[in-house]
Amino acid sequence: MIRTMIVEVIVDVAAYPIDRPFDYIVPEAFQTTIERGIRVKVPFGRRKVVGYVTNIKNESELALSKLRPIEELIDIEPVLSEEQLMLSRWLATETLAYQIDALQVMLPAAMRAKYDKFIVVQDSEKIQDENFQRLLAGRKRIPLSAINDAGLFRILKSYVAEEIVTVDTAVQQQVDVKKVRTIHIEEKEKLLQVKETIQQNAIRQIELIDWLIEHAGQSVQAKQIFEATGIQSNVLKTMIERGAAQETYEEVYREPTSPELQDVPIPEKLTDEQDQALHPIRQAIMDDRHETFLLHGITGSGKTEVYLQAITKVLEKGQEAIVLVPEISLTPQMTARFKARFGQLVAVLHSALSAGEKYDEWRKIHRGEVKVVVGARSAIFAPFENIGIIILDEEHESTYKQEESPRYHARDVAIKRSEYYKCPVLLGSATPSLESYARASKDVYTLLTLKNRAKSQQLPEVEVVDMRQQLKSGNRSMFSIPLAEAIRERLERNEQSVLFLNRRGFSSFVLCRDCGTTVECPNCDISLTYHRAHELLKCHYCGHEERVPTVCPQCESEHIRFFGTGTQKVEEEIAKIFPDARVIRMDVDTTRRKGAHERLLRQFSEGKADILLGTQMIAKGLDFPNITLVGVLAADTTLHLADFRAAEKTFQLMTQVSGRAGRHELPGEVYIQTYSPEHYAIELAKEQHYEPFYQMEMQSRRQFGYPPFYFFTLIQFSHEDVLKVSDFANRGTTFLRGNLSSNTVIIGPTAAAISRVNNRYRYQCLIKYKKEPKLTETLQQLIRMYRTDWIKSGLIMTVDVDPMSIF
DNA sequence: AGCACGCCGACT
DNA sequence: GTCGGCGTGCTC
Repeated sequence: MIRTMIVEVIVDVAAYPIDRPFDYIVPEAFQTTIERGIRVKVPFGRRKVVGYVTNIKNESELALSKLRPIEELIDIEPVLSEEQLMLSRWLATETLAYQIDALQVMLPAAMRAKYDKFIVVQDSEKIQDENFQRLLAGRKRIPLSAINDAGLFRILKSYVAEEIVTVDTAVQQQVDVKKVRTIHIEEKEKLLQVKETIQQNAIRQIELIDWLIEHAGQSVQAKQIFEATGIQSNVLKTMIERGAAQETYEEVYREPTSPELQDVPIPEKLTDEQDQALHPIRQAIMDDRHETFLLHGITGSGKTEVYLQAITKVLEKGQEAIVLVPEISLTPQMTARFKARFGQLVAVLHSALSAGEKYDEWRKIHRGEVKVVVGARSAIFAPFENIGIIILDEEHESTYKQEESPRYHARDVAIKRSEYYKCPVLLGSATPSLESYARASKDVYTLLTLKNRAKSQQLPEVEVVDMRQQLKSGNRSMFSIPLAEAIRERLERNEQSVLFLNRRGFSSFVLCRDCGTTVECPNCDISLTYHRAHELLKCHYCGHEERVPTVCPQCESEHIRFFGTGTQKVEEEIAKIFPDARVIRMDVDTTRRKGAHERLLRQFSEGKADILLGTQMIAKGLDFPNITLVGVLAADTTLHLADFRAAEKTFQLMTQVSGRAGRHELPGEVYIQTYSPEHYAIELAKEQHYEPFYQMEMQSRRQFGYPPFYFFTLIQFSHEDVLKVSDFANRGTTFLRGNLSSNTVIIGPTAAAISRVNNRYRYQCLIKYKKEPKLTETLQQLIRMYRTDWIKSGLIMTVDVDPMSIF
């Protein structure tokens, strides 16, 4: 029976009026194959685009004559499951993103379509222009870009007008399945027959047939034959033509080479505490019950082992597990441990993988060839269909929030997915985010606690050094006397030290000592950062670069010099004080290259350096037995940021960093240098006293009406024209004031902390609320005004629900 | 977002 | 008189 079959398709066009399903007719040929979650190629206006089938039905609100047919199925099987389709709808609503963005974020980047334009000659007899003819060289279809390059655009246009030539958009997959040429060798008998037909003087052919006879009946890669025999491809070709073998192209996975750090001994006996924490998690797994656990375990308390054993349980049940880590390349030791435990069942989604490699890992997951995924934020969308547990390690990390559309938090997605699969979520941290701990306190989450280090090592001895005292007693170096002394001791004892410099303090800027001018970015409202390696000043916001000035651009004084402390400068100072110390520096400059991170860490673990000097990136995951000293050079730099999470971040960082020392037999020592030693974030981090810190910080959050007492939504406006941006910010804020409930606090519009970036002026407006039922609806209206009207005048507006910072 | 249609200024 | 500027409107 023939029936009209209609599908709803979300097309790959991110624009406001397009952000809804479009109906298409399914040609009969596709009717048995088409499913929800399949990608299709459809005509859209005058072009062809990729779309996602989100629904199948047999009638449309539109007249049938208005519908156009689907042109092609891109997939045979759905690339998105029913659950993922639902998840994408939820994601789009929650984060106020386009549905297409919410769909695409679930797939590897390589699956995003690329569009190429071609010109197609309809009537080659009518092409009169010689240059055009020469370019075509008899072809009927060439890339449009070739026309542009040859400067024949005008002629093309006239041909298009006369319909001699048409323009065609082609949808392209960025990467294909990698295929390897495989040779299936015939049986010996057949090969001997073939050998008879070879002429005596065809030495190469005889050589090859003899090799093939030795490997009769096998299937080998062509590459292996070439390597083993040294013969050329054409000889093999002849042999195939003579019937000695058959060739096929077989699908293979690209083998990403993962860093092999030292193996971690397999099963570990749990401590009583770990066992107690594991118990309720296992119970939830066995009961098929959704429950969110917050595992609060001090550094070195063995959270990872709890994860591993929970996953073991999940695998026994025949289910799958997702493990999120903040930044995969920073935790090679952790991933190595998962690989050691679960071997081939683990897929690791590195940020360093190529697009093709990521695609291959995605396919392994999709096909069910692996059962455990370890990866950063986007791995939360891993295409499993029977999830048994989702784990977020270091759940407080801000990298779990995506800073572009869709602006989702992996924790929220984890909970949403686990509700669907009726499985537990495990949030682990030594320093939980206030939000999560508050939820645990209110029994929204189940709190599990590990108070002791797993190998019952002592927590490191932490000393807070008051740098004001150092300054008073005449020490103007960036190393306090106690820290310098401690480093000296380690060098003598052949133990290792880690020196940590907060990222924000990493910038060093240029200041004129006569007039006080700092050299600022011409496009942004921020000082330029000095980069020693290329003797350049760079802007970290827009990428502007310039030469270091020799005189002050304001007063032409020569007394212009660098201020602030960068890793490079620290490295130089170490070289001065400890000329024999071997230093490995890890920062954005030294780890830019692929694999550099792992290489530097390996060198350090092999004892090829005495001091590891680095930024933020060395704060987590480092676990080497010989580290007995950790130094924080300037703890204040994160503390005084104009951010409501500044204290929380500082506490977390200090605790994380301290946790790097003395994790094994040797006891550890930590020095925290600061100008504000009395600050509770620093005082309490010293003893890893999370609970008192939580209480103090909650008090201050309540007082100022910050999260978790209030929810935030941040609206940012930017425009080249300072007057226009303030005007739109005003209009937007007024609209919100008029439409949100009276209990909701709306702050702004105010100029952003960095009031200009890339020559665009920035304003913002902050919405604070406890309960705001009209929020989504009101924001949608605001976005509609922006996208249908304001956007035309060059305004950029972004809406961030639950922002990580309110800069 | 693209892409085409359509209505007014500076050039062959 | 035409080329081309970008305002407006639509895409199943």
